Amino acid sequence: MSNYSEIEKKWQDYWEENKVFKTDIHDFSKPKYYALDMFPYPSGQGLHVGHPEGYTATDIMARMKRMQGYNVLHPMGFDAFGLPAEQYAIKTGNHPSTFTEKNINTFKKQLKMLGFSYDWDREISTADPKYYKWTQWIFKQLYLDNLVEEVDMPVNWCEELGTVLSNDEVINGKSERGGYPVVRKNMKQWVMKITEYADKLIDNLDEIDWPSSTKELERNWIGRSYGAEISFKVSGTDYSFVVFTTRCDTLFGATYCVLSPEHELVNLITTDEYKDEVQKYIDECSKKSELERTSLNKEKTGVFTGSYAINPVNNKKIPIWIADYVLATYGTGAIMAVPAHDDRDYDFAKKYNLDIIQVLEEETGVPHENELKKESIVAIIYDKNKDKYLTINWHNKGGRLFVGGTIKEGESAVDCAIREIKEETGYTDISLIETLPRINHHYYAYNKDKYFNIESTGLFFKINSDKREKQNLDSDEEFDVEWVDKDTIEKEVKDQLHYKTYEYSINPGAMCDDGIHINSEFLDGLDKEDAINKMYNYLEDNGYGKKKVNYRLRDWIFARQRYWGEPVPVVHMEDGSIKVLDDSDLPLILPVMEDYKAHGGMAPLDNAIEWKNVTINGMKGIRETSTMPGTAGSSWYFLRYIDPDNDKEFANYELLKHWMPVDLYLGGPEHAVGHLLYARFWNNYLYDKGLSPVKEPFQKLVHQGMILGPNGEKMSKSKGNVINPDEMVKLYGADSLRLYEMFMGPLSADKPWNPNGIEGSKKFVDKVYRRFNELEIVEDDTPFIEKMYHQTVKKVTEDYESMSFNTAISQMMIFMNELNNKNSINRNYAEGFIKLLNPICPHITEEIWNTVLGHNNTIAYEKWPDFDIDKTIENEKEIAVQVNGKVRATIKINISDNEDTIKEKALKEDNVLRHIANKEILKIIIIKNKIVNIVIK
RNA sequence: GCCUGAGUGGCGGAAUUGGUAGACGCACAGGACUUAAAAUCCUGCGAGAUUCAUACCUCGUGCCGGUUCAAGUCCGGCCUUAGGCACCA
Repeated sequence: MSNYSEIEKKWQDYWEENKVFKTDIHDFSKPKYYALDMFPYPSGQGLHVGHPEGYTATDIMARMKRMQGYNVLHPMGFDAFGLPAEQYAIKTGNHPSTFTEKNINTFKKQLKMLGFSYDWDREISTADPKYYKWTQWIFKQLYLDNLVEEVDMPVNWCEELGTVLSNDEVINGKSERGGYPVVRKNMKQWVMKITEYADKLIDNLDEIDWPSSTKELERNWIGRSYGAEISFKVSGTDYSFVVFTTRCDTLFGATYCVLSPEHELVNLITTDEYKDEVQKYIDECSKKSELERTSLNKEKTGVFTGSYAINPVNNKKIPIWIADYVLATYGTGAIMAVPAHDDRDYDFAKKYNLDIIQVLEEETGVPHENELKKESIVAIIYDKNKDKYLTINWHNKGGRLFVGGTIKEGESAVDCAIREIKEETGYTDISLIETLPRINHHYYAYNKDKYFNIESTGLFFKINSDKREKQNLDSDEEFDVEWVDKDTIEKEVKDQLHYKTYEYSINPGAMCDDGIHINSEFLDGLDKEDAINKMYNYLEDNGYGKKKVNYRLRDWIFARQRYWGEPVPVVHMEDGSIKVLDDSDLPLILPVMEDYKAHGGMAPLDNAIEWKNVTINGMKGIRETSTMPGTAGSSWYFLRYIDPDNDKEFANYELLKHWMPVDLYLGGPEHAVGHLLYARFWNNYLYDKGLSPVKEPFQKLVHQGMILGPNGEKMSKSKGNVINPDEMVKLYGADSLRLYEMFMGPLSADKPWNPNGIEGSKKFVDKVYRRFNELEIVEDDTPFIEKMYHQTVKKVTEDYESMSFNTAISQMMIFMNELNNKNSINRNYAEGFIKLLNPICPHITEEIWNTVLGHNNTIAYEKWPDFDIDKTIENEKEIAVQVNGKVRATIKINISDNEDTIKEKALKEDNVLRHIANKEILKIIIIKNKIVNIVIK
């Protein structure tokens, strides 16, 4: 069989002419199954080889469910608005719809060529006025419910594309499409308040069957964080500002505040002395693009305003700075800085020499009753030239430590350290690099038989010269002073306190871990969680602040300065009011134009003079000329498939109630924070309005992986590793392509294309077709492959159900291998097998069903084969016999064998006997039907 | 830096949830059929040692350690890689 083009054409025509896959949407008598693919953007390139992967997977599920007696909804459509069609229009002067229609036709032809069982009567195009009428209608509802607003705001403006982009369309400060630079710019924009649904969008994730990685991605993207808003008064003024923090427990450690450069208070509180410097800084920041502010701006910058804030818990005056590491768009645009416990604040404080106050310390060792308290130091002394550290080796009397000691009364930590270093090691020419975070340490001193709890301050010194004085040691101090390298320290310093101090010294920075509060009055002694809760209450009781939840998610900018999108159905009236179109005026149709190009930062529709100028009730007005973003139409299309021709409402509620949610939604993982989030938002909104019957539209979501080129790299024209599906179908047939793409590996993994692999898949298809034509179909029950058949039905059914198509195919190959050298098969098994294969290879199975098995109807609705679990069980089994966990023999057992029989069989094996000879048998472990393990000594 | 995955023969990948690692396929090698080729069928195929050849033995699922009679699978610590986020307070 060289190819299957005739057979495939024959059945594709049959399905189409007989409308085999048309769904009777009103038939509620059977259970429903809604299998949905993410609809494609009909690009000029046509289908690529990645499309059929996901589409085949859903098609398999749809076909199996039909045979299992479900009423299946399996539609397809096109996400037809988009940039390439617009660029085509600009270039040729033709309406983008001609280009789009042409592409849609190509896609449809290709999809039909692959044999997908779509109900084409439900086809949708988002660019069809019959469809976008309802996109506009939903927009209108959102507008009326105040979830869409026109606001003046900083947006991502892309000069090259001449339009505003949403956050998910900007990647590293460049446009997703084309990679052009994106800058911040203030513009009047339509904004959809997705943030109002942030909680629902996070919380509902618990209820749906999605990949955990995708859920996590959405959670992170929404970025909910719990914290507090705290109000700070500006010293000597009536002004105050509010900061957001997730760590209100560290308020006693706040040593300065930072306002974002755009903060409204900046101009009001900056003192005359600092005006020039502040203004200069603000100007610099505003000139920076998003790109410069993020990726190029690792080094923190900022300026002092000259003003001070009052810390509400202790009335301390702390300086107010402005810095662009504080974002205007998150929280309140102002922070309290706690450099001891926040990395960013730490960097900034170090750079500008601001105070650092530790309010949390780590606890090491195990607490004990009746501990004696004392204050002490651990000194790390570093020799830069030799890259070595000064240690004291107590050998078996305490191991390797750094210099340590107890602080005497009236002595500072640094003085103590200098004294101890001199006494214990004799070195005197040292200088302090850094004071390290304090540690709370519990230990037991053997020589004194006492438990201690010490407050230890770490001090990091460098040595300047070898100048050394005589050590001053007590009689019991017997140790060696040794310079050692990092490796030795990591291996030999076991004491937790000393090792932790060392870690602080090599890795200076903020202490962000949990610990015990210090220097924090009423929080002292509490851990992080308790301290946060206590502080919440304190703030609220005293009116200093309140609990607050913040989100990283930004509102959805819902306008593009483009032509080829849904017109926004509003008119800006002469008197400044905004008028939404009446339902009877929908759809608002895109006008045909002579010039599709945008001019001077305006939207293309600004050129449609006649279209945009309107008079409503005697008042003049101008239509909104920006259009909706590409993700608008795809945010509700799954609802429209259920009732695609309804011109009274977007979809009938009773139908939605029966058919929603989507039982299986399949598409690429790249849509996690774009399409999927927007679609969930709209559907949740429609649910709240009582217009959609379910909160979450997609009950189960599965991502297909990417198909890579034969070289393991992403397919691209420039790399010349693109595989064309048309060519594959021409060479091997649609069934072989479908089979191969499912056999390549797990559906959601990225997999390289192997040209030999599809040949192998075709060989299997050939084999099935050839063998079924050769084999005699026996009408009576000849059970010679009974076990294999039932095992195959079980495995394939279960693997399809879990979408493990590669292993299902493997089992069908095993079944076919079993038929090698056989010349007959009984009818039940033959028909059962063909049904199992049908979802993957629908064409040749229809053909075999018809010509070999002699049926006149389609196989598509035949009953899915059953298996008998008793007939899948092997009576005889080969199991391994291990001696001390190593396989030494295999024995044949009968599943009815009892343990004694199995033991007896195992101990008869020569090789087993050889390994246990002259050894004592400790025990024999027998796991029924699995393994025997003989443990010897 | 943070959050997810992933790491198994020459290659794509299996492994019933702790129980014979490498199913199935590809590639490769040998054989049968054929005048020959293709197609098909049969056999072998992780590495190493040993042997005329078997049998048998050792090692082996990214690395190091642990738990267990038994670890690809569980625990701790790393490394590499893909994707996402990235001053989010």
